[in-house]
Amino acid sequence: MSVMDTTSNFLKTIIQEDIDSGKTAKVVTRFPPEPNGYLHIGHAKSICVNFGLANEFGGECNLRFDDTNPEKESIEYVESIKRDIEWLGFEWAGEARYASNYFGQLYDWAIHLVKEGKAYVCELSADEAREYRGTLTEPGKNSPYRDRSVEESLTLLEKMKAGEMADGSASLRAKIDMASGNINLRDPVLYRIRHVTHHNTGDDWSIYPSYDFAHGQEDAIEGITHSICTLEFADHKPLYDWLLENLPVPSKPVQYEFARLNPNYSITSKRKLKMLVDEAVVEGWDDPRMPTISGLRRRGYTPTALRRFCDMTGVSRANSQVDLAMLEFAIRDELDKSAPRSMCVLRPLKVVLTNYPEDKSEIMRGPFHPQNEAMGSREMPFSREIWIEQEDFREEANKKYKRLVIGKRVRLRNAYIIEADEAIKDADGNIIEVRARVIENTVGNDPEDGIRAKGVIHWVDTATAVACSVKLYDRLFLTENPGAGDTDLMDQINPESLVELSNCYAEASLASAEVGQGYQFERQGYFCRDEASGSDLVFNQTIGLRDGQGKSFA
RNA sequence: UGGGGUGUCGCCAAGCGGUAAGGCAACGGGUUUUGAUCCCGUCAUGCGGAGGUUCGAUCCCUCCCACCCCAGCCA
Repeated sequence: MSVMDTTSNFLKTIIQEDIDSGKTAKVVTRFPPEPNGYLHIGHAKSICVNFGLANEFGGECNLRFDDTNPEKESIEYVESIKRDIEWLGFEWAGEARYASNYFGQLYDWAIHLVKEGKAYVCELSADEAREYRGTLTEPGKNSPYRDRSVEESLTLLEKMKAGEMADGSASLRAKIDMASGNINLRDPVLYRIRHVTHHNTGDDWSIYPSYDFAHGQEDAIEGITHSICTLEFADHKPLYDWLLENLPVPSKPVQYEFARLNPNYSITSKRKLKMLVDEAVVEGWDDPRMPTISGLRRRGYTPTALRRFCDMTGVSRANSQVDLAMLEFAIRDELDKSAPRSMCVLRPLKVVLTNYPEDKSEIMRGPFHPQNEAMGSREMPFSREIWIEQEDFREEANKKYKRLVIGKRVRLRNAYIIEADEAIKDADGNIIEVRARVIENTVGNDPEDGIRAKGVIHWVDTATAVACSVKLYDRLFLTENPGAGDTDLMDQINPESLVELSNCYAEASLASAEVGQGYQFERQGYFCRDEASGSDLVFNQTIGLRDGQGKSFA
């Protein structure tokens, strides 16, 4: 099945119109992350939108690091971002770009604005500037430095650049309109002084451009035709346009905004995600419970499923909260088709088949996929003692329970039908073993006596099973919109988001399970080998199988 | 009380004046050696509300309501 989105959206409509009218010869978009954290599912959406649009319309998409704030940025993040984009399956045009590569050009343009009388060096402190800015309902007032001479601003700007002025002692501001209803137009800061080492330019600069002064100009330098960002930047568009109109830029990109992706029961704030990492609530940025791309990867999500999910959720300008069930559908749907089947007992209960000779063993054969013969089959040794799931046995039960019950029959997946005779208990009354009998000639056949099995359960031969650990995951947060209002995120952590089972038994073929491959443990779900566990056999649960309503029995 | 946005099924989302796509979820039923998959079926006389224009309005106009974003020398 194709992962292409067949539904229309407003961005596609705009681009198609621009192509039809001849306004756009070749679509050029860009994905502009700030390297101050790991990418999360919301970024995956933006990546799919930007690269997807470029691909669909035969254009290209640049990767550009918006590294204008050295205090929060690092090379570690740059590398993780590149890795995640490549893993998602997208290829950026040429080399990765950096806002910091344009610092020289940006500075020249700053001088241009000053010379044109459209920018000035302001020496108001941050606090004073806030007072002068006014409020949402009241206009601001002009800075006392607003009308200083071009020469004076030029001299000060050079001093700022030369590192001769202290952090916060001055800033370069655009001269627009302190009374504008749009606060972004009240003489926005273009450059601020920061004596900080930059991950890319080292100590070359002691002033750094603001987002507003950098972004549109970078787009123009790169010939971006459609600059796509999220809704909160809509207020910045008039400033984006003002700068492009007042600077001798090589092209005129246009900004479009769309609503960011917000899955429920999740957070997509780099700040909050970093807090979970710093507070050790999770193992790290790639903890399988994290909505980060690296976490989802370790959890067993695939690039295809993530892209499918992004396409399914559409692109619009309406704030929304997407049901995580859609993400779960995307990965289940893919894994159902691609994952080889296998059996693994999570909470083992021994079953002794009393009528099966102790020295006998057979090789059972099971398909890797019930609907796809081309995937082949695997062998499963079978002998007198096997492990089954504790929850698959009851001494007695109602008709809804389609598993092993004393006096009743159940089918062992890909093997015999067995009938339970007796439960062996320890001194505390816990069932520690079940005695059962194999029904003759039932491998691949129904019983000759016509008494059919109630259901099918999975099993593993005790002699050849491989011990392993399995990590079961549930949503990290208990609430649908974690941290909403003024609630504390930390109070909403799901204490059962991770359940680690260390006494599991997998069928022998799973001993060589490979990282990156999704497996179905029949009747349980999809699992993948944990990439962070080295040679130990540890499986992460990607997602459980869908529960039919019949699964609820009392 | 300023500026910018958005409101179509429980959750997403098409629709651009001609009589409400699709997906997820849910609910029935069938197949099944995974209570999985798969298959069939059900699920908005209604498009935030009220007026208006029109032969005809989710689409145009007016007013109202609700929600989101903006007062970092963050992005």
